[in-house]
Formats: sequence, structure tokens, C-alpha cells
Amino acid sequence: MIIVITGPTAVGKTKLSVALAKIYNGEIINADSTQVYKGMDIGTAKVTKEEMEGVKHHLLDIKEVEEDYSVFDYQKDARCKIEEIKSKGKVPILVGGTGYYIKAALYNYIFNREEEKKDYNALSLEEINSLLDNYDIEVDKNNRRRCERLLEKLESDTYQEQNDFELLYDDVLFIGLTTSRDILYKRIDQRLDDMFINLVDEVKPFYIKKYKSKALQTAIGYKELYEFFDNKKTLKEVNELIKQNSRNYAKKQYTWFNNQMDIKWFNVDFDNFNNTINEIVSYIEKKQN
RNA sequence: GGAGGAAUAGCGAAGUGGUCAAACGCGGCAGACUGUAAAUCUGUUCUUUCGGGUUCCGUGGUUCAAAUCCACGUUCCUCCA
Repeated sequence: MIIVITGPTAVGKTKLSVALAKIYNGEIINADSTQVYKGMDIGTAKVTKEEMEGVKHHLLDIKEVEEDYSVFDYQKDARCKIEEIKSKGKVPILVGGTGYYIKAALYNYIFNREEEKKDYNALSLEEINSLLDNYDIEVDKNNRRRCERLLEKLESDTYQEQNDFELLYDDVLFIGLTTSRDILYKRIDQRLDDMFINLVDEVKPFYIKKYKSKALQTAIGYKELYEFFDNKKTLKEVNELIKQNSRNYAKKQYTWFNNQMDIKWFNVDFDNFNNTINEIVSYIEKKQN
């Protein structure tokens, strides 16, 4: 059995994951693209040592903020961890909100090999598009990243059409935590306000060291604060911006979950989280028999 | 009290007689997603039984035709007292 716990930010995935790990003798594999970085703790709402309650966690803090990490790496790392945990007779529990990472790890996603990677920086979008015109394939023509990637794929010798969405493992349980949009947005706002001062302290050293890595320029909470330190925005504006970006992020997560994966959703009981845990445990029991 | 200026869709803002249900930006909603995914990109956003219907502060007027011109009123801003 492999358990996947996902859902938008701020619904309680961490709490649930630890509870399930203890019940099922599991180990947790992080499935959040920003939590792999050391030092990005507050803004990513990373589990604390205490919250782990002795449960083993993997793929957290495995990279320095200046380093880059991507789905490609995650796919390898996560699959490796899954095997490792299984071989110990324990249950791997993937936890996180990065749907793409989860999908790449568990489904038959085939990325180009390392040596087939190409650099198209010299080409303009138009030029890339005209190269893509040689192939009879639908293109997201304004999306440079996807165009480059697609071209790279088409130009590689090993290119083959992939049969989509084939799960590589048997017995995977996709569990999603959800709540109404209203409540979710309120929780997102509240959480940010609670962590805000600490977040500022967390980001400041990175800014002072002039770090401009991918991790810091894309992660919500970090990129916005850089604008504050650059004197482009006030703290209040940044606070609002982070909230807005977080809400948009949650929305996009739902788009992914609803269209890319088959997830069993559970409405979280925030007043009594044990109810939610029990509900999910009985779902798992039922599934196992 | 006097002199000017402004009022446009959720917000900001173009438009100054017909091609205006009204550019553009933001926000909202939805979607895509095979090595940056907390990223990147796309669609949509008055209303409708898809024929149409009701809009540009209000009322009245000019005109074949008004968001656009005129009159009065309302609110707001600036300047002078």
C-alpha cells in the first residue's frame, strides 16, 4: 500500500500524515516542491521536529536554497524512497500539495534523459514555434517553457508517444483534504498573519546574501518579500499580495487535482480533527479488504 | 460665498455624436500542464429561454442616432475668499 495525502495549502495535510504514519507504521515522503529546500521553513509551513512525533520524514531539506531541483529529480528521489520504505515493510506516505510531483512519481511519466537536454535560449519564441510546425502536434504556442520542452522531446531520438496516466504501483490510495473555498481562504489569510513576522526574519538573510535562486524567486512568501526589501512595496502591500497569491495557488491546485488525478476527497472537520482522521482510517480499512 | 475640474462595468482607467455591451490593466471564475509546477501559459468576466434585453451619476432636452452635445439637479476634488 502507498498512501498519498494531498489537497490545497492550509488544510491540515501534515497533521493527518503523522497520524496515519503512526497508525500504519509508515514513513513520510514530502511531495511539496518548496519544502525540499533547507531554510525555507516558515513560508512553506514545513513540519517541525515536534510535529513529526518521531515519524521518519524523507525529502525534506535535501537542497540548499541556491540549488535547483525539479520534477525530474523528484521522480527519481521519490521512487527510490518508496522502494526503500517498502523494503523495510513499512508504508510510504506521500504528502504534499505539488500535484505534478506526485503524478510524476507514481505514474508512468517519462522525461527525456539527462544527455538529451538542450538549450534553446538562443532562439526566439517565433523560431521555436516554426520548428514545432514541422511536427503535427498541438502546441501551447505562447508558453515558452512548454514549447522548448516539447521541441526537445520531439527532437530526441528516443521520442515515443506515451500512453498517459498509467499508474506504476498497485494499491495506491489518493486521499484529498478539502473544505469550502470560504473557509480555506480565511485559513490561508489567518495563517499568513500568524507567521508573517517570522517569515520576514526568515527571508531577510537570504536577501542580504543576495540569493536569487529559482527556489526563492518562485516560492510564495519569498519572492514577494524580496520586493519589500527592494523598497518596491510596503510590508502591508506584500502581506496582501502573499495572501492573494496563496489563494490563487490553492485554486490552481484544485484545477490540477480535479483534472489530473482521481482523488478521494474528505471534508476536514477543523473543530475536531480526530473525526477527520477516523473517517479516513475507516476508508482505508474498507479499501484494504 | 466665488472660480474651475471630475463622475464609465467588482476596482482602476480609455472612449468625447454612429463601426460601443464599451479598449486596456487589476481582481474574480474556469482550463492546460511529460525536467523551473508555490512555475509557465490559455479562455472567460452586464444580463438572457441566445432572438434579444438593460447600461456609462440622476432627470429632462437636441438629433435619424448620445457614454459622447445642451439644461437643471446630486456627489466628489482643486483653487480663491
